Amino acid sequence: MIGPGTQSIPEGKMKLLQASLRLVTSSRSISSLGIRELAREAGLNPNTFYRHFSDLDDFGLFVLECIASEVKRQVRRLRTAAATSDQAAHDSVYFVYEYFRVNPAVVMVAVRELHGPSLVLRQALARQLEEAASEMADDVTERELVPQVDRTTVLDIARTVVRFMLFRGMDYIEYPEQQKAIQKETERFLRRQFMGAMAEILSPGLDARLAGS
Amino acid sequence: MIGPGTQSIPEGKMKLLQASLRLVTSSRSISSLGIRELAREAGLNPNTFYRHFSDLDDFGLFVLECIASEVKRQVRRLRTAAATSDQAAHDSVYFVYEYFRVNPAVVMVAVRELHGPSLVLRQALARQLEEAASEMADDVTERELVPQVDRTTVLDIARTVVRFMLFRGMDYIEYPEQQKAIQKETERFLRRQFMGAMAEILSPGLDARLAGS
DNA sequence: TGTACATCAGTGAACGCGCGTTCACTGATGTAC
DNA sequence: TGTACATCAGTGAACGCGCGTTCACTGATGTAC
Repeated sequence: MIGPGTQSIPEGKMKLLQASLRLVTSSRSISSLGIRELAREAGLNPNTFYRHFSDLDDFGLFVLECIASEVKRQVRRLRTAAATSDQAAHDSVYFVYEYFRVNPAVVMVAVRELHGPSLVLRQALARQLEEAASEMADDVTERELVPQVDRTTVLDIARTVVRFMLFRGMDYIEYPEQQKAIQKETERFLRRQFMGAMAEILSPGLDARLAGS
Repeated sequence: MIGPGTQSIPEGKMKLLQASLRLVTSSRSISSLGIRELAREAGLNPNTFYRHFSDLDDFGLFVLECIASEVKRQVRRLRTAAATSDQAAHDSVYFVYEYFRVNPAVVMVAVRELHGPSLVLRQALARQLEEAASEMADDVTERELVPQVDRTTVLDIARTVVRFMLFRGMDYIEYPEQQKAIQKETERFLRRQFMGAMAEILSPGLDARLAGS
């Protein structure tokens, strides 16, 4: 269940959070929700909203924070004991997408808000994605999955991968019949990025061939 | 100027189209515009909207169509005479991003609507992106820029590249100081995808090294 | 332990406003005879 | 060439409704003395 960490929060605040996740799942962005709509979905008086938040941006930041802490908690559980980087890629991709499938609201909120109308929320989300990419890069570096590639390049690739999976995650949720295909595509994508980066280092000769000479 | 092709269209309809592009540029999605808001921006009576469109989805489809035809017209002009695929990548990336910079509304509409609340518009946009990817794949194949890689893989990569550039296009517009960096990043991304694909074919040995053995 | 008071999370009624949509109308342009 | 009529693209006024927000109130919980 998504929600803030340790401190106990009022019932109404919790209800508003959950109501927003339900509404966002059925195709809306947080910034486009109405306060009355939200309260209605939560079964509360519209006024209760103002007991906890000053406006929708304020509320949106709260939702993002809750989601981010949830995702981090889950990712800490990932740490697969993969023998090869191919295996690690396969496992991680599967894990993340399955998490998305079970918690569709997470993906929806992120995708919708990342380029949504609210500047504040866009920036908050950009920060969280950067953090996610950084953690992925740490993981790859620490486990020496692609030892030849330097940290900067790994981070560069991680950023791209995070975005890639976020957007493909939408399709993963929306078109269940494509799930296997999206997993495979993502693995290929990952492999190509890292192999491409290695190729840059190891075999400059490929360059000439790529140039079509 | 963006607008439909040959047939002449009523003044009011044109004004509504242009008004929507202005509004979308300042951070809204078409689906979230109001009919009165649109008419106001266009300097028209709210009622005029109904003379041309039945509802916002209808209007959105019109806007998408206009934009798509505009983009196609521009892309036909691209056809660079590049000596190498590296050069072709560099030129194309530059051309597309510069086009985005001059016509920010194109990117805004696409990015916002691709995961927006309207199913109809999402599907229309998905179709247009698929078409763009297909044309890019044709271009790469015909000019034999990466002759070793088969058509399916090229299309696979093209799809990813189209999306990548679309989203980075937003940042390209929003953060002018990052333009050079985004161009370079995109070129690296492109190269890595194609080099990765070639590496899969040419040097299966890389695989073992990637596995970290 | 009791009492007085403050704070907190909730309700319900009311406000003014902007929205989508409809109706009746206007003037310009195209067209049949 | 005129004339009658239809269509088209626009206007303006009016409707009812849901919205965000505010005010005054309530009951439960925490806290100082």
